[in-house]
Amino acid sequence: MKIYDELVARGLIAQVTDEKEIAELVNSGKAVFYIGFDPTADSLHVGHFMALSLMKRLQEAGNKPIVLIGAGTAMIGDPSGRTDMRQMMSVETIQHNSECFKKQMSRFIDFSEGKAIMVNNADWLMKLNYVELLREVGIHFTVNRMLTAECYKNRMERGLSFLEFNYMIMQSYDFLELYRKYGCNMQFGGDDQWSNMLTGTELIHKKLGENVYAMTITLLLNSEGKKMGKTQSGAVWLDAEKTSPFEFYQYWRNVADSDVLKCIRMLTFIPLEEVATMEEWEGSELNRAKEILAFELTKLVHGENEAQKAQAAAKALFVEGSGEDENTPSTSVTMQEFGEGMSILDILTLTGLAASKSEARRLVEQGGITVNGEKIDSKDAVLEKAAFENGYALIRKGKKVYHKLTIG
RNA sequence: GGAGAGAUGCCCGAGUGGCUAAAGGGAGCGGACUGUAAAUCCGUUGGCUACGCCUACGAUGGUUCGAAACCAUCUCUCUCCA
Repeated sequence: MKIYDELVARGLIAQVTDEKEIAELVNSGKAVFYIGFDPTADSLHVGHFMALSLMKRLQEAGNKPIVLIGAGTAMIGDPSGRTDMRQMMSVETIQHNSECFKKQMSRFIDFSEGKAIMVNNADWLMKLNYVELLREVGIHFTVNRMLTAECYKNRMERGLSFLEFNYMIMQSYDFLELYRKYGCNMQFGGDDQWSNMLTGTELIHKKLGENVYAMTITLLLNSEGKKMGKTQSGAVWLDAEKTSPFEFYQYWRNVADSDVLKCIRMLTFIPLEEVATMEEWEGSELNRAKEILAFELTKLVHGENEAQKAQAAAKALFVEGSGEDENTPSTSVTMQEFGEGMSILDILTLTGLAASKSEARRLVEQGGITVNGEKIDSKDAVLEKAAFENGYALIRKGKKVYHKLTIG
């Protein structure tokens, strides 16, 4: 199967400017394409991962990727798909985030011997002269057309600052710049980037009379239509410090039945023939697919070793029910602190399992706390030294959260 | 610059003098069911040295026995006009 067909089969392609041309360029390994990443946080997330995977797939097919770090565009802030304005970021933050991005990216993309290049649009955007830019680029944009762009639609009601309005122009300029410098003939990005990418191709066409192309990646939505890769507490990060490999694994292990196969197709590199056999699975059989998804992704992001550990930890918790594992979070108290015994409420707040004593009390009252497999049924319960026979006491909150307490 | 509207708990949103730690919904948390899923059902959701106390309805000050609510000033947001 040719690479382009594979991308289609995996459901990765959302919109293209010229399918025939793009398919041909990509299949023959002649594409020089870029994807921009604005350093808006100190770690990449799942959305970035999809873009990087796409890069990897195309790179393996012989195409040349350009990673664009958007330190310059981050100074402005992309209004696409947002209902409110982004908070302005300081130059220092952007700098720091850019470094974090760079570090994480080398894990996915091979930058050796000209196989891929990384550039930073701050290098040219920051030097721009306002009047010159207006005359060179601004002349090719009509405000009427810009205002009809999809990405501004939901901002027309709440207000769109002039600062953000210019984001599109900056991104288009990037494309032009990369075309001139590196012969970049294609831009890929998230589907919310479509308008910004289109205007880039138009700018190049108007300015230089050359045809370049744009293609967007399908947004990963779950069956309820919500963006995946988000939890209540925020994004699922690729940085192990921000989202531990275990949490990362668990996130994918717990996707809804209706989303597993889609995720496998879109996010992993498992051959489509193999995926086809999984499509037969139904009901609880899908748990196997979820395990595969979780394992594969954790492996891609954190490495095989971490993936093994995460899987082992999950099995220990849910299959064997022991809950004990070397990766279980733990807290240690000193002999003095512990004294003759410690109340369960103090332990819960100390370990962070409960944010306050009131919450701890509630948890106990509702039967959500277990110590060493025994349910705590009184909020006055006190843990004594006998509970530490194995060297630690294993506290469980709810069904899935475990914590070890040691004295020492 | 002119006219008007608004700011309530994690979010949305009711409340216009005491019955309000503040309706309802969403989200979260715990429980039941289960497949570490979804759906559903039940409970719960400011804190504490806890039948009481403290802190809270943008900020500050005031009126009152008593304020989220009334008044004044301030800050911010939005809408319309220029």
